[in-house]
Amino acid sequence: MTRWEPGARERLNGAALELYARKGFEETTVAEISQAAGLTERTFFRYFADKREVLFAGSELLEQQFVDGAAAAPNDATPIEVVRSAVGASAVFFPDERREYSRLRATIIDANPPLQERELRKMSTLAAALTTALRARGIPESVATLAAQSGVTVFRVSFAQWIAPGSTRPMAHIQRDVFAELGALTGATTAH
Amino acid sequence: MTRWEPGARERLNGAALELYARKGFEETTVAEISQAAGLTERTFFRYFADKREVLFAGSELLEQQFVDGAAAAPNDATPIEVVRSAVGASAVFFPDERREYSRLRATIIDANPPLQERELRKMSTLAAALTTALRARGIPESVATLAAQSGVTVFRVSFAQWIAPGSTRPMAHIQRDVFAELGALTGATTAH
DNA sequence: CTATCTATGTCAGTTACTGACATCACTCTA
DNA sequence: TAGAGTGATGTCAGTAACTGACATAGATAG
Repeated sequence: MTRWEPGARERLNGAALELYARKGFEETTVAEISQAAGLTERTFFRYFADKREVLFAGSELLEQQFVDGAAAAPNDATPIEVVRSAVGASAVFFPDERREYSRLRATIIDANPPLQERELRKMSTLAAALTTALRARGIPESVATLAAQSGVTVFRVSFAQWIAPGSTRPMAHIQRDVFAELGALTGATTAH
Repeated sequence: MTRWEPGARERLNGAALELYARKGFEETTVAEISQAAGLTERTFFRYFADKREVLFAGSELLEQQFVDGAAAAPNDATPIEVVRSAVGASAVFFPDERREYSRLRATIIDANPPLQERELRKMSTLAAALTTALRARGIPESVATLAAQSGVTVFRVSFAQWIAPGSTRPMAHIQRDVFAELGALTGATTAH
């Protein structure tokens, strides 16, 4: 009824998630999402750059958390230690309450290549931000890239385990184990 | 003139590359590409699933090379050794003659987020294939994923160095060095 | 020479996305 | 309290990516 009903963005977000889950991503039209939210197509595109972005809003916060976590590492930290600090900081975004929502979202994304592409891009952006943070500490380009990319990989593997069916362990614990596996991979001796 | 002129796919590929480079990806229309190749829009979409795919055809070959390389590793090879073998096998696809072409292609991709997304997806597919190959050797899921992902990262970092301005070193040499950096990252002691 | 097969063309339609402009509700100020 | 902003939304028209259905031209087989 009223124009001006607050929370337009949230309504669009909710309607999109519900429809993507129920009818599928491709089968859902932006017009449908907008209508379900009591808005027009044009308004949808004012809030979200495209049909995919509605599932990825808020990723800047995760990126900021990564960067802050990297900055929190001591000055004499090795590259991998900085990365560990960055990834570890992100764990606060994944409390147990969020697990179910994350599972639903992941189900939708896993079923749609276009959404996977967007997710990969977000991860790539994350890696780039972390690379920049590492470079600012004087770490050379290729090492910074490798370290940052490895960090994002640990993040992704950990996330996958966190939302795995039946999983109940907290994100921080999982991340610790995955970092250990990474170390073992190249035959590291530093147990930490 | 003649319908039936051979090499339709190649003409479309060439026309697309030329136009993307000259006018930009977004500014180029599929109709323009098709016309430049002496074909129709509909035919373009018969050869390529979408406007981006024209730049990524042939990536299955790279994937196959990775898988074959992994298979070529000795039975008692460690995960990282298998990965090294897989990545190393891909070097044959990047002889010096191909460097200029790769540079041009990379320039186009780097300037267009949609193309970056597609590239990331291809790399992701590559990683998945490598993960499967590792799992087939009895390597557990998370280790396989970490190793494969690390391998793809090494591949990407190496490729970036290979096409860097002024770079003339062969791909195989670069990959060797980048693998060494990866090892140093986590404080490995096994020098190769 | 006809039948068939395959690559291409034609056409109509859907939908994501954009720019330009109108309008509505709310706010501030004289 | 009327009237001038101001910001969020609506309306409308348009472009271009992509798809399905069907027509057609050229090659090939029998």
